[in-house]
Amino acid sequence: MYADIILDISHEKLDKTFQYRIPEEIAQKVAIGTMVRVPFGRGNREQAGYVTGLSDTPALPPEKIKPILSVDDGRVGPVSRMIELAAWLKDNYGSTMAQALKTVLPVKAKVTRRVKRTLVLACDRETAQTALDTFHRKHAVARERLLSALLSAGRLDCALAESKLNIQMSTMRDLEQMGLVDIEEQEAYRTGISPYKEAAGGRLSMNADQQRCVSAVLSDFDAGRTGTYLLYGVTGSGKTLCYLEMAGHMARAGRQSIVLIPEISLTFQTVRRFQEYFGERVAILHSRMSQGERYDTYLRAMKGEVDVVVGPRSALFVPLPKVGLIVIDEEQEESYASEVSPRYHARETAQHIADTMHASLVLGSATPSLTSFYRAKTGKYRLLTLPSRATEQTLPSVGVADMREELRKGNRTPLSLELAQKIQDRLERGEQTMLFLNRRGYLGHFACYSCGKPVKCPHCDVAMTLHVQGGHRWLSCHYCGYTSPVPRICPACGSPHVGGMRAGTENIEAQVKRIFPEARVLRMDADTTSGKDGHERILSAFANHEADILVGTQMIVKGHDFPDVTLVGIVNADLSLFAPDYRAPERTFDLLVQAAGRAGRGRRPGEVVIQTYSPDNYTIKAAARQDYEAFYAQEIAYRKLLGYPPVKSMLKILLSSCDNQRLSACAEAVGEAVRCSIAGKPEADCTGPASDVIARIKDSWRQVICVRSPSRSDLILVKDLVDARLCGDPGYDKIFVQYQFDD
DNA sequence: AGCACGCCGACT
DNA sequence: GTCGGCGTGCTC
Repeated sequence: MYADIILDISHEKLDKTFQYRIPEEIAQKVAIGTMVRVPFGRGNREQAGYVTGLSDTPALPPEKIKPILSVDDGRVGPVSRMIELAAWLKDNYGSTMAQALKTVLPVKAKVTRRVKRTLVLACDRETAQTALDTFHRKHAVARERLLSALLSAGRLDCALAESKLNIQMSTMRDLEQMGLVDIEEQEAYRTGISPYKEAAGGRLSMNADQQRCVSAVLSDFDAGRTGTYLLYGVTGSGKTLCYLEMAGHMARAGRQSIVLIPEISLTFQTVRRFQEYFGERVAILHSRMSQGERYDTYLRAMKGEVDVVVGPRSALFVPLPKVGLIVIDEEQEESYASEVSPRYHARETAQHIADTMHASLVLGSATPSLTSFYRAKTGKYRLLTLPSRATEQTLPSVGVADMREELRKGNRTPLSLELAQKIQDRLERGEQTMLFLNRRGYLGHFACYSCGKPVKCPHCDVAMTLHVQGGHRWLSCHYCGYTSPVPRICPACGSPHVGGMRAGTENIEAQVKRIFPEARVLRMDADTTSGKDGHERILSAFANHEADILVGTQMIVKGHDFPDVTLVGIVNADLSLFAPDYRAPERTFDLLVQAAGRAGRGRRPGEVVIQTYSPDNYTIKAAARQDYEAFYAQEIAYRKLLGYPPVKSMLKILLSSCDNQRLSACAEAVGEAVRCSIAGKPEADCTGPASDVIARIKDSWRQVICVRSPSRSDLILVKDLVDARLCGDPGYDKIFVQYQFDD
């Protein structure tokens, strides 16, 4: 048997695995994650490492493979846990072990040297003096220089000797070999994590609802029962306070907490509250952190200096010794799903960690994902509700503007008369307006201007997308590959006003400026925020009232409070509602509620106008009433009917290649293999291969195969089967595969 | 990272 | 011949 081992050295060039032979007598103790000692390099230096994989075939000439020396079978440390977690990610989401390890151990990159070495004399002065004379006679100037410096100073920093005395590391090793000096090694941690001020600690004052929810979780935990809880609470009901109290309780019990938040830069308020409560025992993780800072956080966590970690989904991989609680705030957020391989979901990964660590998992949201609410309803999660607002803030009033009506009235601007009138009011009163345009779903969106309906695939019931290539135009479904010619008239109402919807933020900005020449307009989208802190610049300019109207994509609706905003306009809700994805209504509902939440954060009540061509759609209607449960009831019925998650699990197999012909052949073969494997299961089905929504990215063609089954483990089997199929065939070597699981 | 090896130049 | 200084390349 052989083991793949990653060495416990921080350097890019060693950031890969090495194969070692497992001696029979320790084979029992070797598993993925085990810490071992191995000989490494020419001198067979003894080096610590971790087992990341096992195999029974040598990957290179067996005579080059050295044996493992011994197993460190002490208690399982946090790093072992992380390597086991990497293996879990690999098995459950489909990726290489290397990718999984990179996800879990991002510190294995360039890190400044952390070993401090000091030279000390290892012999008496006479021996040293004799040696010095010999060196002088033999004209060994480097050795002479080093030894005489050491004789006068007593001890010498190696780094100093290297730079000031111009002595090579090999010269020092030579003297060590001769028994003249000793080299003492010592870990040198970077200090200087600036501690936040004193921890406030102590008791928090909670209202009755908050107390009920917190004690439900904590009394279970204290009784040795851990579980998963959905904390369903309207905006402003004080979920963060609950998290603080729970994490505080865990800290007192000697357990650590992980708190995931969607976009750290935009939820500064949350971070601040944790810092105020936990002082320097909270670690904050964010995407703009340097390698060094990240590394320090990991070290602090491993040494038990941290009670709470706050950060994005990657905070799950901080090697805490004894996790007791994981919180996922705004659990419906898309940023909890990784978009690169392994495409893990923070919710499931947190569940796995919680299960293995005997920790509790708390999911918080005002508009839970359909998956989580479904699980709460079916008893898999325990539902905890915060029904009322902790602060006195009135809900904004929401109006729906029927854009079909506007067209009939001859209004061809993107703003309805109602919205335009309200903007005019705000301008006169010196208040601010946000115009929100969801550009996601813009690409290829094709619909009727009269009735608002997109053309849907007759097989999958998702909107078909418009493709334009070489003067040809056609509609296509990217789930099943069904194509149809572009209709001249709307198949639903017969109107000739059908076409691709064209509306970008730039266009809206121009139109708004034309309608309100006196208004100061700011635009925020991917183009205007390209700079280092483009986000912050625009948002703070708007917060400082340097503009009257802010036009932007979804990045303006998350987080940030603007007290002077009393009007929010959603320019075209249909763009996301009819995006070519079965989750489009769910996302739209969430976005509309969040966007509405931006209005009236101050004392003045807010107003919201949702513009749509489909005012009768249940998503729009429920969003206008801010009625989550009504939306849930409708949407889950629809998912049940069509067998979409969370009722069934779904696996998307994404194949890509520069060679389109080979790709097609491969996709057909994979589709065939998948269909074969699910043949005996009537509950399971497979669609595709079909072109992805974006059929080609950077000259790489993309095809998708969708598999659905009530059993998640069956889908993992399908994944393994496809992996085996692709890996064995040399004809498929230029084909890349990615897996994406939707619960 | 850590270490060995090989090459060139300087000096004995 | 011997040693120092420096660049290169490999580690299962």
